Amino acid sequence: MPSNAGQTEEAQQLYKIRHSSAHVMAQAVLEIFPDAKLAIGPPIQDGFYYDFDLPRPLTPEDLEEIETRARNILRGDHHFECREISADEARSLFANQPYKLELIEGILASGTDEYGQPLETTEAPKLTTFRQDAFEDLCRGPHVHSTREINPEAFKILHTAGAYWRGDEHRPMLQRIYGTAWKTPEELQAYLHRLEEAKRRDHRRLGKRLDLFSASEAVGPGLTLWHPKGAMVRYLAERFSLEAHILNGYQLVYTPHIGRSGLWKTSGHLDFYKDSMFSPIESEGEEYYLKPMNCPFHIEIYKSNQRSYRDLPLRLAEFGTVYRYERSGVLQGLTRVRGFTQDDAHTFCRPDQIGAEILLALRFSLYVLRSFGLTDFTAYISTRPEAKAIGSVEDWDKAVETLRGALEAVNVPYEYDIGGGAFYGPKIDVKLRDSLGREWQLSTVQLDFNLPERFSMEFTGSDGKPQRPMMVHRALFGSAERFFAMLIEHYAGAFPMWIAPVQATIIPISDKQNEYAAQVAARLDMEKVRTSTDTRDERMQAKIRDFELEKAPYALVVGKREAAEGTISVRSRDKGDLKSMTVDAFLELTRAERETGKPVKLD
RNA sequence: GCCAGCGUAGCUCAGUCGGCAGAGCGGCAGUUUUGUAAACUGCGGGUCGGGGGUUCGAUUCCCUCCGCUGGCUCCA
Repeated sequence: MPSNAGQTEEAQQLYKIRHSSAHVMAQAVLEIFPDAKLAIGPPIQDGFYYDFDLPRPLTPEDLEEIETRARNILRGDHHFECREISADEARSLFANQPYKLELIEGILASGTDEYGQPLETTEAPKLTTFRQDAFEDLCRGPHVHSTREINPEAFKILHTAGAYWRGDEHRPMLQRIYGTAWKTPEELQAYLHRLEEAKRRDHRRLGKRLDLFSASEAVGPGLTLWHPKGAMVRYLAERFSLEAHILNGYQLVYTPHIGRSGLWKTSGHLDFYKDSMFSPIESEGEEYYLKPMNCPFHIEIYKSNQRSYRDLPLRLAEFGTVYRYERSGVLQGLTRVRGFTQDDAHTFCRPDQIGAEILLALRFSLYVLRSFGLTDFTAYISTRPEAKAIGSVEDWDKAVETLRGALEAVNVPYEYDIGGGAFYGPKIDVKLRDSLGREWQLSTVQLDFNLPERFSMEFTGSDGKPQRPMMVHRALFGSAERFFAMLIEHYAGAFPMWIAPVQATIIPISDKQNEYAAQVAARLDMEKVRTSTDTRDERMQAKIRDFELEKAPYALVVGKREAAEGTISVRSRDKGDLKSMTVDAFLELTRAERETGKPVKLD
């Protein structure tokens, strides 16, 4: 979202550079396509874009020409001149620009800015334009004083994309051109380098190269095949998490993948979520749906017995695989798929327990995530949506306050996402900033005012009267698939030892040491160290190179000397050659690394 | 779903302005018995994403479907 509220002067200047760059790019586009219809062109994180309605699709050659022309414009000393214009003048100035006309009417009528965002002030709307060289655009600013403030060598056109006018899929599809601009060429290079690095770490690329997972056209889009190495990482992560759950007051359950249509009718999914569900399966005149969520099943487990206030809280956990119909164009690697496994849990509790339960969910979540070496979290509290919401404003306010209190207690920085809650209740989302500074949505803790009602859930209170339990949904990894994608990219495929599929590659220098290598492997096997022995007829150098590319934490080289001395030559992925030592010394050296994923009970 | 681009060997990618389909790596076989990031030689390997059309002839041109990529919308 456009925001010129950059706190620092530095951020302000960058904002202006990008905003002005968008104008210059638009000027260049108009030079090539005089009939182009302009939409909007805001600065964004790391750059800017501008949306156009053009007579034909842009080609890569077009982009080169636009970039050349834009740089030429930047080289001139063109001043950005602001002027306020009357409604009539605006209408005539932009008579051939239907999108601008729509923006103008929007500004005049409802007090929105040129991006359709509500204006902060209650003043009478003003129409302003900014002009540089031969290009004048409806714009609130601010801009740089002159194009001289933008270094042409720190400016680059990136790529095109389709974008709906005003983000509305029922309105025209425009061509968006993305660009980026920085203060110095060095900063531009650093940014481009960051993009390269992200590409290098891309989980789809590493997933293939490290043989972790795949998708098959024959199986279907958005459906993941976990290969042995990927499955090992997942198994270790899940085993740790499950054991930690059990140690910390959760009870494990398993539930089916499909359920009768009546269940989804009761839950409300067929009313509110049907667009995201796969078509029903018909059998014996009965309709079944693949589950898009686990909650109704856990509720049915709750309801399978009478519950007393003494039984609560009841915390049911399941790594449940859910299926959601996603439009084909939105699928992406492991981060957006059609079948995924949630590390789901539902807590059913008394109203007086809700604060403690939220806190437990948060503390537990942070404990589990930190065990994976993840540290940089930000939480987002989503509040009552404007449109439709169940429950009174007072209930929501109280609940939001409970969430806030829990976040204060765990000392995680948080922000509010006003109106971002689901219709059934407020939530906390925990996002992680990874080693490249990118945000990943992981944990979510959600209150539910809706389902206990819909399923008529009850417990018997201390007064013997039926009462309604409160319900909390939460997931820590979010989805096993997305979490795995994040781990791959965060660690660039070099997993911490405790979840590395292969912890040590044993490298015999010649086949004369194969037998000794087998002895070393057997010894490590007893200690539950996951090894793989490279007995190929290759030189040691080749085996070391492949070991580095495979990113196992350790290589154990065994040659004539080691076989004679009963040692191994240890090479660390991170620290290089550690010289020879005994297997026992190696086990001692790596003990902490190997035992990171030992579940503990929180106090 | 929409816009744009892409789909050639297991992988990374050349190539064909319509005329017998290529490289490197990997694989296999042999030689080599190796000391911390790629030994040498040889050999296999392809409905050029699927289907249809135009053409004497299509991997190449056209249509259509599938999938992927970047976005938009939507989301764990």
